Amino acid sequence: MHKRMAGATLADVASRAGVSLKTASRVLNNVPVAPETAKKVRAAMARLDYKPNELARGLKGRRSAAIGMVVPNLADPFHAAAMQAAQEIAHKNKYVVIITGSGGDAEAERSQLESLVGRQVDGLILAPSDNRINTVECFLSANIPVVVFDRPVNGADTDSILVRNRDAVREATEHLISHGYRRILAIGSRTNLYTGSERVAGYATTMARARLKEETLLVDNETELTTGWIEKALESGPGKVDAILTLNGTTTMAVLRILRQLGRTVGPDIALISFDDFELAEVLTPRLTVVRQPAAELGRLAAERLFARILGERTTPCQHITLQTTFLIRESCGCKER
Amino acid sequence: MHKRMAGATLADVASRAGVSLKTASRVLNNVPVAPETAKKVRAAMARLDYKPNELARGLKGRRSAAIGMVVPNLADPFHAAAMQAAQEIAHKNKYVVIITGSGGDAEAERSQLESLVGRQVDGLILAPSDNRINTVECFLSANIPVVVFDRPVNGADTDSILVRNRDAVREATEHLISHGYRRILAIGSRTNLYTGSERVAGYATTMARARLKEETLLVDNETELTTGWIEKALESGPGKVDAILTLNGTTTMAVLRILRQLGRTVGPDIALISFDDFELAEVLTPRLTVVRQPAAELGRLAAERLFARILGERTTPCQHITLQTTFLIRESCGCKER
DNA sequence: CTGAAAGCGCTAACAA
DNA sequence: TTGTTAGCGCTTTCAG
Repeated sequence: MHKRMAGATLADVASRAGVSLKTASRVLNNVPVAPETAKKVRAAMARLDYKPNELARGLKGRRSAAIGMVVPNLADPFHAAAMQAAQEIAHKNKYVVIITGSGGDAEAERSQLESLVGRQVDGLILAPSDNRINTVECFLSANIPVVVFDRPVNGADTDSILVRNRDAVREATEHLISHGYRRILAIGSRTNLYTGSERVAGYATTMARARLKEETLLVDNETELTTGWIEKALESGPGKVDAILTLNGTTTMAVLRILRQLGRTVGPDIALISFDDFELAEVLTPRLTVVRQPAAELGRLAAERLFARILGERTTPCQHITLQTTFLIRESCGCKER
Repeated sequence: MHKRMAGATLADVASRAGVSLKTASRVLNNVPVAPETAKKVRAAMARLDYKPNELARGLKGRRSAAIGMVVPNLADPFHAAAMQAAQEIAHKNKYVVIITGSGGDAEAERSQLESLVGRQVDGLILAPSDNRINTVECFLSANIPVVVFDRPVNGADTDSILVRNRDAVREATEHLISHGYRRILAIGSRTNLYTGSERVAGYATTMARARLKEETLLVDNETELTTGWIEKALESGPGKVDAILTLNGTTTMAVLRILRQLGRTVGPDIALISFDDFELAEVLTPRLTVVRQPAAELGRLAAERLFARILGERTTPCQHITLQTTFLIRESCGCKER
């Protein structure tokens, strides 16, 4: 492999400034030093275009000034927003973020986490694909702080930042019921272990309390949401389905597309509420009523919590923060245009 | 700061296996070794739950098995898709990716790039916020491979993966003209230096060739796209504006929202073509005609190019790949529903 | 307040 | 094939 150009080292700086290595190191780390000396050292650094080698620093100091962030899919707007927010906090703390997308695969996730431990990351923000503890075990046993968001990890005592999935869906379901809809179909994916089951639970209990029959269409993978399936679900049983509650953004997309293919019109024809908001949601006709998750807020809080731990607070009991969602009533639920 | 649990080192493994450090190192690096010895070493590794310290490896080998990726905004769907794709390639090569969002700020970008050099990244994928060469100088002078995508860096000889912005906009403009529209307003942001100017150029030359008056509304920042501005632009001059061409995704969002506020209906009232596609674009009424960029493909190719360089091919002349966009004719341009 | 020396965990010359 | 000996660039005892 090609040999990389050398780049000045701290030793170069020291000799250039006529001081010892240690003194140069002090200056680099803002440790008190005679002002005169400091100036000389800084001058030398500038002249040599010195850039500290973070790898070497980390090796000795057993810290890498990097955190890991693992999410199922970088391209998903929810995770992307969380990443952007977390990254900003990290940057403020002079940390970088190593990001990996697990693709929702528990095995991939595990191997990525191990690789991050090997890179000596100082902390981890994780949106778990797998809710079993053994995925984060390598972090816990290495005593590296972990904050999970979106979903918890069973039995792992880590900080967590979640949203009130169940309450949010309850509210949406009640809203639909209050409009007089009786056959309300919930569509989602069961692969999202925790979030999926919480949302389904919110729907189911609300329907039960209203003595309405619960009808759910849960798929393992969004690609299973085909026109045929949806059509069959809509046509089935006595009477017709009044309303649909989609349990996550991807499902909303799929349902919207399929409904259009089927020639059904959201609004007059069938009501719809989506878990997850989109930028275009209020440009659709009718404007989409949604449950909005505070994605950026989740990322921000997760990062803040993590840095609180990294920067000293190692032993405090774990915090479990649950954020409110926002129920944005627009039109697709049956409410009329303002 | 809390002292982290030790974690087995290669030396531990070696003594546990009764071999020398170097032999253990050989096994770790898959260098030929007596099968018998290898087995013992591997057993020791497993027993001690050994995880190589990548920092130490990198320090010696002047490679970090990490690449940097810098984009303006992680939350932007275009960049998010590129990241996801690039990350997959990196992962295949057993590399991790350190991601930073520059926020479109040239100064932030510069400091982030320097920090990446200090972390000894083995390569960089960059969607430049700043088209001046000095942003990537620190990489070039350190002889670290760089691939830019979406926008080039002036005067820097790096591999680049771009799209045919100009041709794409020309095609869209011609399409609008062929529908008989005469007053076609182009809206975009001038801050996206290269992409912005290419797209405007594609529009302008096409309009000129058709002997039509070019009208552009270019803002520095999307927040400037207020209802008032758009309204004024639409009302101005003799006759009315027939069609709008939005020059990037953010602008499309803003324009769509504003149009709705103004009570104007895309389609019958005014035609619209968007540069950049959205998932919901074909659920809108009318379905949005768009220029789609191959975002994931850009990320994938950028990463592949980068690894080609990292893994040996250091001196080949730079490649400049330009990808085609896809013109998706739906309805908002005036074409009628199938 | 400063300097010399000893590593961090690993790889890479060289020997053996 | 294997082991020995140096470092990579930095931080950090421990003296001066």
